[in-house]
Amino acid sequence: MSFNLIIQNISKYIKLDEGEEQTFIKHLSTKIIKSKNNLLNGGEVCKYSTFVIRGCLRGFTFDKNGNEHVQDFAPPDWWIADMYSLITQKPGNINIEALEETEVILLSKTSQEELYMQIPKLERFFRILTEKSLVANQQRLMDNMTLTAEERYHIFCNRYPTLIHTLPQKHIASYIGVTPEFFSRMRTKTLKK
Amino acid sequence: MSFNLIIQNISKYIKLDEGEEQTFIKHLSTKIIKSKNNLLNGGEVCKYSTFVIRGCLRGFTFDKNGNEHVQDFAPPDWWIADMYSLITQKPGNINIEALEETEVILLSKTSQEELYMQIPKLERFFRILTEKSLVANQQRLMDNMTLTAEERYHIFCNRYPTLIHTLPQKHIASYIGVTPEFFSRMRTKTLKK
DNA sequence: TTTGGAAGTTGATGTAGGTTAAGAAATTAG
DNA sequence: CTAATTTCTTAACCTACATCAACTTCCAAA
Repeated sequence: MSFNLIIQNISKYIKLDEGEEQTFIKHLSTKIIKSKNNLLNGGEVCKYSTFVIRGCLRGFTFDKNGNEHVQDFAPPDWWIADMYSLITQKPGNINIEALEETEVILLSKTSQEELYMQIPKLERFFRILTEKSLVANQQRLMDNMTLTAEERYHIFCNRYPTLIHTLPQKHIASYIGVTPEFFSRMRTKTLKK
Repeated sequence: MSFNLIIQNISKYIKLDEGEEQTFIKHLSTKIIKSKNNLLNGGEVCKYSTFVIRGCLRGFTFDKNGNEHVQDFAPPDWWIADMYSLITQKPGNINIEALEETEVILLSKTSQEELYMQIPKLERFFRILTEKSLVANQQRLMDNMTLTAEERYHIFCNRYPTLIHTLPQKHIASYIGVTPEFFSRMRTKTLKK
């Protein structure tokens, strides 16, 4: 059944009994996004927490010069959303795009809040998920302020070993915060070692 | 009573009844940190969520050259912790220092987890707090990647109008991610306008 | 199978911000 | 009140990375 992965994901932090699993699953829907299509566009209100079961998504913004900046990647078993927009229900500026054909599970904000009432353990789950996200983000921010692009690339390679080979270089460059040109030069230099 | 501020802070997102308030308060303790003393040192395990009621704290790390980098400021009515260390209960690398004599309320990790069981609403409170923190951090990361130091300073001034005048410049410089020297130059330039 | 557009490479040149150093101003300690 | 220390300023020089441009490689659509 296609909800196996999400149940497994949740069971990392909380245990749902059979009935709770069923209640939870009733709130889910699935969707397939074709390669290069967007699940969310900047300017829209983000209505779903999204969980990837196949493929890969990319969350990014445009700066005032029209350049893209990758906020996060979501391979299978990852959650993604425009958190600002999801929380405030105001228009956000994150675009979420499929890097290949991608299958996701959608949990609407209203469902999520109903579930917090029906199954308080789920509120615990999302609290923990958000805490982990925050820690990772704080670390990334500090890395950006203290490390060189090369060191950041090294960390990226260790953290996402599978993604390195499937992602276009320009997206990795954007994630670590450099231009594709500089990233290319950097790589040829490190490869020589 | 000295717990007024924290009760008020919590009531922004959840409502505690009289009994719950009492239960909550039983888990709290207060502490005064003298100016320039540390509430937490890098290398230690962070055991408390800290809430500031008077004074101001600063969370920062050292990079490999021994330079400090400010992660956050905590004026009155703010929460602060080394989230990585608090969650994992492993040694962290955040230092938390008092910028002036500062009075705080401490909520130990074990108390916090007990309270999640006794008063589930508190788990909601901290979920929401963490979500807000995450959104602010994501925004700051994007700002660092897309804006100039001058633009980031401008944002800082709008977001923390009170802090600008009380904080030493070098700490603001560090927060927005530049050296004190560059920050000084930047300011004299913008003042001329 | 061809072809047109996207992705990656490479080189020349530009710039935001870093580094070092030395003096001036402001705090703090005694 | 003074000395000592920290913070801030200013200036000369330096570097990591950006920008622009031309070229090559790759791949997806017709």
